[in-house]
Amino acid sequence: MVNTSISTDSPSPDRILEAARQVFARDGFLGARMQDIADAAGLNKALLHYYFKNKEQLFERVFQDAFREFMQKLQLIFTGTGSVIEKTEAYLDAHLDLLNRKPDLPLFVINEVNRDPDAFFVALMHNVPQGKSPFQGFMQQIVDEMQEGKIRRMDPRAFWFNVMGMTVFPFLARPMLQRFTETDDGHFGLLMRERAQHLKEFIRFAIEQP
Amino acid sequence: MVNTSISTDSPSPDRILEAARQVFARDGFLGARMQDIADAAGLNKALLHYYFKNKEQLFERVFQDAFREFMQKLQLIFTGTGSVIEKTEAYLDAHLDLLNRKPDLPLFVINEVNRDPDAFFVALMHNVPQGKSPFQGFMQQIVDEMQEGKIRRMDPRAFWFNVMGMTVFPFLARPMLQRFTETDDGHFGLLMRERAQHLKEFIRFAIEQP
DNA sequence: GTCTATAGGTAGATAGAC
DNA sequence: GTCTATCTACCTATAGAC
Repeated sequence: MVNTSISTDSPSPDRILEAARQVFARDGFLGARMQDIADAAGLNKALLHYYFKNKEQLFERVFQDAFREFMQKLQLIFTGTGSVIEKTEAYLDAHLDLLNRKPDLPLFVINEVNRDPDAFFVALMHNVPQGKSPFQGFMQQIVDEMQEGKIRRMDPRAFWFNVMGMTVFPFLARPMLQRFTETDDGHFGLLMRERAQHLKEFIRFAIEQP
Repeated sequence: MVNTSISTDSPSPDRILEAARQVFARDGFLGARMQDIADAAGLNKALLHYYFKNKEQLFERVFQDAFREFMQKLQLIFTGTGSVIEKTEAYLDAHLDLLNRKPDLPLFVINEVNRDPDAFFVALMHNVPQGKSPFQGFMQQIVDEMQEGKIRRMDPRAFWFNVMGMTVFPFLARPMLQRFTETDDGHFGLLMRERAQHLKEFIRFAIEQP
């Protein structure tokens, strides 16, 4: 019989981080209680504070761990070779795969970034130590390809807002969108798994120079 | 000399609602303190509880008031006449105008909907008493125009997720997007004011049958 | 390292005078 | 209607035994 809950034989710090990830993602920073995290990790509050000085520090650690996977993928895609459309499609595959595996991550990240933008900035720099953000190169590449006539002219930032918005928003607004469109959980999940393919076509038509 | 803060001669319930709107939008439901709302409204906690039984009830009232303007506009646009592209463009103008006037509303709404989806559903029904959601008709119209060959074939829900995501997401992820693209407040505001025009073109290319 | 017990502080809600 | 003072509950964090 495999234990499907948080493994009881893993070291305490790991058990705590996994439990904290779940509770913070579900309840947010303010809504999460150290007691709940302790219960989920199978230990008590005092031991939580033994491993992590306070709630804030535990949260920052959980947030950075959660954000790292995303940033590393972005780094890899945007610093690689390929056209704007190829990189955009690689981003769609990578991010939507991550989102479908961890659908509660976006709300978690958005709230933390708005709660403490400076702490987010530190996390960002921590995960992308190189001086220049990988986005800057990508933005320049978009401008270049527009001048070459490969894609339609538009503000590169507006284009990126579009791509990221279409990718992430359904995971943020899921309950509202399901009510609006009368879509049950099963169909919504299907739509999200088909979403990378749909967005590739949608974006290609929107930006490709005929 | 005009008093630019919350008018001190307006009735107390109105002063409270306006103060609560600001504090809830800034701090969220859990982060907001009744003391802060009382201070902002220029009265004390006891009087808050005199007018509104508890924090939850005050919040629900504020949320419904905030959501009503949005739903009424949607109702008007989607039940009117016009093609899918015309209705989409009317939506972009209306929603982006609202978002630019109240940029902190989306995070507020998204969090409330995720915090208590059922309460949101009640608010939705309260603001759109008619049995059928205005979206249902619009979704059907999209399918019809696709069959007529006026616009490209795609899942109508996916299309709507795209439109709404591109519209709302920048206001949810503003601090993150500004860091990513190294855009200061002034330029970001400009991008948002130009956004309706940009999205009209982007979406037209994405869906219009050549 | 792990626990029980508790200190300390905060915030929602109420009692009761005016 | 409006206020001051207070109750009550909860939650983070720590003290201290084992």
